[in-house]
Order: sequence, then C-alpha cells, then structure tokens
Amino acid sequence: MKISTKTRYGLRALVDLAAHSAGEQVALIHIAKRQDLSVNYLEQVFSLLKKAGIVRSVKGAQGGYMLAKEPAKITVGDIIRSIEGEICIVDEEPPSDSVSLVLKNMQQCIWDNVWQKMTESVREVIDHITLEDLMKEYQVLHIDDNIMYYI
Amino acid sequence: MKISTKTRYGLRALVDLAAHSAGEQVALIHIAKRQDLSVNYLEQVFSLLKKAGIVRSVKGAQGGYMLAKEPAKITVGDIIRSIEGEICIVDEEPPSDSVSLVLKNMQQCIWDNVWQKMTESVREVIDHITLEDLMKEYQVLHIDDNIMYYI
DNA sequence: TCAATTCCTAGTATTCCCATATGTTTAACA
DNA sequence: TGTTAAACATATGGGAATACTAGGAATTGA
Repeated sequence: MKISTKTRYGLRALVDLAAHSAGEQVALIHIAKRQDLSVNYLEQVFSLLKKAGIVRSVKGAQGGYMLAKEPAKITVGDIIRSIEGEICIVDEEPPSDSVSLVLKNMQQCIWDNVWQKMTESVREVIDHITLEDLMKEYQVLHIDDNIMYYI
Repeated sequence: MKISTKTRYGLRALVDLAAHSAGEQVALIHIAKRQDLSVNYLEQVFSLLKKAGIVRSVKGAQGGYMLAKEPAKITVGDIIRSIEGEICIVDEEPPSDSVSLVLKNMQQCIWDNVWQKMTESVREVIDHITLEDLMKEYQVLHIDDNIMYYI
C-alpha cells in the first residue's frame, strides 16, 4: 500500500519545475541538483510525464522540460496516474464463472464495500490538489525561511 | 499502491468466519474450501490476526478459530493493520539535517499537502467499516441468490 | 492411541522496483 | 561546421518484497 519512489520523485520534480520555470524550459540537471536526484532516473520519470501530456520537451543544447499546461490544470491525480497507472487499490481479477457463487458474492461484497470506497476516497483527494496549490504552498515555506534568514 | 493478497484473503476469511461461526470455532479447512484458499497460507494469515487480538484459537482436534470480539467492534482498519502494519502511503524518512533547506521544504510541502491527506482519507474509510457491516451486506447478497434459486 | 487441527519455520520462485550505465539523436552556439 | 549540452532510448544488475509450498511439532478431542 505504498506510492513508488518514482512517483514521489516525479511530484517533487514537477513542483520544482513549476516553481523555477517562469515559462522557460528547465534542464533536468538543475532539477536533479536541487532535489538531490539522479538525472538518469529523472529522465525515465519525465519520459512518462511527457507521454501523458503533462510536460513537453525542448531537445538539444539549452533544451529542457516545461509544463504542457497551466499548473492549475494539472492535478496530483494526473501525475500519479501518468507514472503508476490507474489508481487501483487491489488487483483482483473480475470473478470468473468457474468460481463458486459463495465466493463470488464474497468478492463482490468486499469489492463494493471496501476496495471501491477506498479507491474513491483516494481519487477524491488527489484529483482536487493541483500543481498550483503545491507550488504556492511551497513558496510560502520558502519565503518564511528567507525572512528567518534576515532577522 | 496495492493491498497485498494476504490482506485480501484475510478479509475474505474473516467475513466468512463471522458469517459461519455462530459463536463456535471454525476450522481453517472449511474457510479455505469455501473461499478457495490454501490452508497453509491461511494459517500464516490467522497467526497475524491472532497476534493482533482479532481472533482466538482452539487447538487440537475439532479446534479452530473464532472472533475474539463482536464483529461490530472489529474494523477493516484493524484487520488491514494487523496484516500489513500501520497504514502509511509513502515510506519517506524524516528529512535529515544533512538535506538542503530547499529540499526539506519541498518534502515538507508534499508530505503535508498530499501524502498526509491521502493517508487520513484512507484511514477515515477503513476505520468506519466494521466486520458486522460486511457480514450483513454479504448475507443480503446471499439471501437474494437463494430467493432467485426458488423462483 | 489416533486423527484432526493449530502452530511454527524453512525454503523457493517470481515478480517488481530502484538505480546505473551506455549509447543515440537533436539542436544551439561559437 | 564542429562541439557541446541536452533529451531520448534501452538494457541490465541487484535487491527486496511477495506469494506460496512443504513439512514437521505440539496439542487435544474422541
């Protein structure tokens, strides 16, 4: 019941990108330095993010990545799904016909009353947090720290 | 982001036990037959459930397992935790001091605004479904099927 | 005593995950 | 035009977790 590191890194990298981009592309090496991640690994993550239409890339020297949409239009759900695939708490095959009725009823019961509800609840959360929300929260923390520095 | 099969089996087995127990102990072999599970594997699951005080056992011939509390006092959260350990969406170490401030802020931001909220939301769901709820829902399905049979 | 059952532990196969490494292609810039 | 910086692609190793299987020890009712 864990989120993969790939997703964690991806989310960090995207908030970082949103906070540092200013409409220009940013090379992965800068994100990697700030977030203490391996460039190679980040490349794999951004390949998925690009396929999902969350970022777009500029190739060649001075190239990099930028958001493909406004941060307010990218949800955490979009990001998680683009890296982990569709949110699905359990991977139970749909009860086949060879299965007894007793078992089928049980699976149905638990699916409807537990796994389904957990999944909906998670979706409800992640589909209502945007990259803009996170970016703003991050900047608040950041500014507070700078103020501390000058006291 | 998946629930382990061990937990899925455990939940099925417990609803089955609750529905078939009638205050008496039930041998795992019966549960295993109805739910199409291996007895050996179920034993491992029930060992955890017992440790957590969810079931208690009667050893020897004609022995078996029974619920240690009323079904209304056992939540799905209890069951999941007893098998998977504490619910924790990500395993991020608390940001050590060697980490840069920029990174620490980012981790804090995402923890508070994403992982924390997801975790709370999941807990909210699983801590409010009881074994009694599931047992009743299951019996409804079961009865409906029997009615169908007689039409 | 025998059989049924919990209890305990070891072992194994597989799958997934994290990360590194290496090479190719693309485009800016001098 | 050559160099360089970057995205892009792929493969591979290693490690950890997972899902079982197997088999024996201990316990107890009949």
